[in-house]
Amino acid sequence: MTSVARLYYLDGLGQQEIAGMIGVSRSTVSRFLTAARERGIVRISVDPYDPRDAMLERRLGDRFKLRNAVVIRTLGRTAETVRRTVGYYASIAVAQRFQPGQTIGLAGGRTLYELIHAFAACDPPVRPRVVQLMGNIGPTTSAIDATELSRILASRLGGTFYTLNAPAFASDRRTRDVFIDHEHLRTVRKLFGALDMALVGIGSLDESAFVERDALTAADFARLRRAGAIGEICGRFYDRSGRECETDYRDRVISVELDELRRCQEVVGVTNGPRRARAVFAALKGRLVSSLVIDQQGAEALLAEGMNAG
Amino acid sequence: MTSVARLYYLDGLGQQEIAGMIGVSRSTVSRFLTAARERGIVRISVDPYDPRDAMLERRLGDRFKLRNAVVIRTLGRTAETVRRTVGYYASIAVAQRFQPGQTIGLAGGRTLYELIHAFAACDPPVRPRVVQLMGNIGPTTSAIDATELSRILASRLGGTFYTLNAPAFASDRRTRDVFIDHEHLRTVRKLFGALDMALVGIGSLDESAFVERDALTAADFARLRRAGAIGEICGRFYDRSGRECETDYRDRVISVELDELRRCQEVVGVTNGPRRARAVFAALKGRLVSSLVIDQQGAEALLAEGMNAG
DNA sequence: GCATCGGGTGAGCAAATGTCCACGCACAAA
DNA sequence: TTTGTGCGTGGACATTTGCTCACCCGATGC
Repeated sequence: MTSVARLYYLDGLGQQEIAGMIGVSRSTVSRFLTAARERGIVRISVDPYDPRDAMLERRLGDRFKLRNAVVIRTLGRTAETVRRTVGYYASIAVAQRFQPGQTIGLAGGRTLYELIHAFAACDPPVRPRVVQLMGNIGPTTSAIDATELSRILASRLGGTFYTLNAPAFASDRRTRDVFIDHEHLRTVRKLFGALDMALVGIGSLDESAFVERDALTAADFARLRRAGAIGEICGRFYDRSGRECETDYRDRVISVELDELRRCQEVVGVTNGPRRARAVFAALKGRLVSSLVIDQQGAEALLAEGMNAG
Repeated sequence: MTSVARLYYLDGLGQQEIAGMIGVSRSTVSRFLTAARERGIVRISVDPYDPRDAMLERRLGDRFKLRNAVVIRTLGRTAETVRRTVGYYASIAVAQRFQPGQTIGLAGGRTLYELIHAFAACDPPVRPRVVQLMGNIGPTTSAIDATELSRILASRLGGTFYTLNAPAFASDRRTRDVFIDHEHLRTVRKLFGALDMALVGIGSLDESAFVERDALTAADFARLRRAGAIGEICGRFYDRSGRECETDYRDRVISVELDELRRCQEVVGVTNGPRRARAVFAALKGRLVSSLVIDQQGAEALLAEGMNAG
């Protein structure tokens, strides 16, 4: 077996050639190689690479009094590739903070999608209660909706999934109340007050999944802007101080309340990209999130924002 | 680049996934990985494995007063796989003994075929004179004929190829003489006396490439057997003491003479398999070869033969 | 003696991989 | 500005590789 491994990895022969040399099928050679790697006969080492920028993490943590800051170095240039990289590496950092039996709230969003999908099945499983923090944005469930993400997270970690059987917005306040009074939702909303940790995305008004999916009417949008909205968490819009904007829209949302998040001991804001710096800054100012997962460029932009805004 | 290498080798991601994470094509990722291996960012180590059996080499060397003994451990069970393995590993040992500008004689045979084909192009090239030691067995040149092997060896080592433009046997002595008197052959035959090294196969009467390719008539075969032939080198048959068998056949062969081999300072016999033990033993006894390349089982059988024959 | 079970093996397939080629871009020279 | 040169990149192809399935062989139990 050692011989096979050397022929393959050091001499650069193909599996076919090796199979011919020792008189077995190529399949068997492939199996030998797998076994050799598992048994440590073959050792592959790569120069160390730290995907996290410790210095930026310290600066962010100090500047914004964060419980925990995770800054991921990114190689990609497009938003898509940055999200992937952040999700991949951040999942490791986030997974480390999970404790067995915790109640974890989870929102939706593209970056969270990447993060959740990068989770490997834990061993031993953490078995958390995973609570969906906001309703579905559209009638067609998308892979980045809180429902899907919560379901997957619970499944990966061997936990229980508490779904919020409702749309993210109702047409008016009355309808909203009917929804949230339903027994199912009451049960789940009770958990909103008992979260050990929450993972939420941070959206800006400019590039929001809500806008992209036509969840907001033009009128809603204009009103929110007039009310000073610059950021969004769990479908709730807030202004530059992190205060929720007072429009009628506020009473139609079905999701965790921002005050509930404020009371949660660890709310992890997951975001990326320099263009969301103002939204993130406001969320931090309003103590909406207590920890941050962000990409390098986003972190730099956020610190710059902090300089400008004092 | 380090990041890419870690994702691939340690995290086990596919090249496609990595490409998606950093926003380049899969081709580029493949190139990164190649570069990372070349630059030593990725290091692959495998437990040491010595394909040569040093103990058997020492025993063979002592018992038969060999200049050099190479015993290759083999995993395969069939003759074919044993030849491949012996050829592959022995090529390294043989290559180490080449000196620049040497004159090297080369016979044909299946094991030599594997050995020659395992040679990598040397750097710097040894540039030897490669002399074909025997004519072609059949009218159709086979890949294992001395012609082909010599041509390839010369090409790999950047040397000159001296071909023996003749069949391995003539129909009678007169014809043979006509052949070997040709100017081409005289030139090459002169080199037979000036060999620095010769690589020859050792065949047995039972399993000889000559018999398999119908080069010998049944009558020839019977006469040789009566004359005590048990082994063959370069188309010349010898008895249990390593003396060339005296049949008319002897005068029809076109190849290096056994006495010419005896005068060469290093004749490497390349063989494999336990069934040729008697032939090899006789060759050693008659000092036809001074070094040996053999597989482990063959070596053990040879030592056992030595016990029996004293 | 015969049937059944488990470990190991090879054929075949789908996916992953390496490599060639052509294109585009940047930089230098005319 | 245009032309030429060279590097880096992505697309496409052929090959290589991992994996599933069915099979065979030996061992065990009835």
